Amino acid sequence: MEKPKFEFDCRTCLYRWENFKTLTEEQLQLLCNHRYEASFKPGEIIFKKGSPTSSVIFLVSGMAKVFLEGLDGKSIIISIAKPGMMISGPGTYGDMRHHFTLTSLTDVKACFIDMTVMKQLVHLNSAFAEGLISDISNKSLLMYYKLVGLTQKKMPGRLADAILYLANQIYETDEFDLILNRQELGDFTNMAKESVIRILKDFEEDGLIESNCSRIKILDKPKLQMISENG
Amino acid sequence: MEKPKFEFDCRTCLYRWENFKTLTEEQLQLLCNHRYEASFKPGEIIFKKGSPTSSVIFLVSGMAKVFLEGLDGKSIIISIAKPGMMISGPGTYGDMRHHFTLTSLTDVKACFIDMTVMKQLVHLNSAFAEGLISDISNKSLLMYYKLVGLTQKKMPGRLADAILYLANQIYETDEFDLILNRQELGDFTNMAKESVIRILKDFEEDGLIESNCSRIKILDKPKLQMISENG
DNA sequence: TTAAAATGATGACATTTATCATTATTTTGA
DNA sequence: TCAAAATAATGATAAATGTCATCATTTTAA
Repeated sequence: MEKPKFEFDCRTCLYRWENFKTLTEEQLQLLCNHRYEASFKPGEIIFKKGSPTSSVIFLVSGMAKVFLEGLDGKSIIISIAKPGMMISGPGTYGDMRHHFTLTSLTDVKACFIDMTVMKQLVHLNSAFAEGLISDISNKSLLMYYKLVGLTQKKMPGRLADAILYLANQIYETDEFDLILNRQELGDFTNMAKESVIRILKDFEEDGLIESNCSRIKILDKPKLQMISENG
Repeated sequence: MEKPKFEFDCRTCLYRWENFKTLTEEQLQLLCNHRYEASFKPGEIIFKKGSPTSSVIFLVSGMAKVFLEGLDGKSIIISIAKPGMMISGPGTYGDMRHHFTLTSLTDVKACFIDMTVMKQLVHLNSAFAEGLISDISNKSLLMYYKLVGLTQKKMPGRLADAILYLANQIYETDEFDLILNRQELGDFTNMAKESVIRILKDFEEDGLIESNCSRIKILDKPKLQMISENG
């Protein structure tokens, strides 16, 4: 009986990131020899803005929030991380410092891959390098659209965006138990928690959603999309 | 007498981007064989959001504004481009479309380098690839800080940021003839042009700057920095 | 199970900032 | 050089949104 080259977790975890498929068996082995796992309880800091980065991170299971720590203790949630995404800040190829904080929202199992290995793979495999550039570019692109949304849309448009993002990108269903509280929803949409509550109520009264506390159900997606587009 | 390998413009223009210094003579030659130049008058579109990207751009001379076209015809100026910076959107390694527009602010001479050559260089030279990743990462980092500034600072803080950016990064002097008009200053700071005018006047009354029309002179930089930091 | 803590909800009010109308100034081009 | 166009300046007003105080509900942990 042949011994499997990699343990179960490694394969499933890593292979969810498309770009690892460009690697040869040997290169994948190199990667697996330099990976570490850690577990986190909800609300724990996985890495903190300002701390040194020496690895990129993949979630094996669970969800986390990626957020900028802004002025006066206010936060801006950039995105919700779930398994299969590479989480690496712009500091990874710059000043080697984290520029945002990653905090678990649920129980999280995370896989850390040493940056020196990532850089080695960039040298060894140009398809991998190109995939990495592509990944970073796409994240940058999302930031552009986030910037437009947060600065130019009014509150209902921003909140509609958030709900659609959660339904389409994160939960992949139109009814879900929200892991973000109202404050965090505010951090994601750049509004006060009170405003989140008020507009969520408006949406409910207009028959766009059904919401009681953490449960949200989208009732009229086309209308929600219209609000998102018209700001 | 030996014939120089590259014409004057190529060397000076390209070498201003640090990352081209990683190339061998042969690789630089390859690059120079696939570059094109074009001239633009003030206000002309160099490339437009939505159009296909097949090259990255370097300004040989002049300045241009990089801006997102947002909702209702409103713009967000991301940065001012000047010689030595690579201008390539996140679409270059993604959907091959531009996601922002580049417009000349002065007479501009621009140098276009074919993307296929850039990708070839990524394959041939891993130091170049790493430099490219680093460049893209740094731009992404600027976007993070732009997002925090535009969403969390109040108008005086945002305008102070803009003036300091222009003085430190663009003009590299504390007295300069602004090439942006009030509307564009508003597009850069996410405020209405009337608000720009009012706060600029406040700054002048408080002795922070001297400003008549396009000329701006910073009188009290530390105070301006304080306003920038405190939002 | 129950008290404490956290989160959610609501209304009154204040602040920030945009919009609109109008006038002044500067720039541009015949 | 001068009229037209573009840009800048100003004031009044309105809209969007945050803040604060308070109370209700839900969750947590002893």
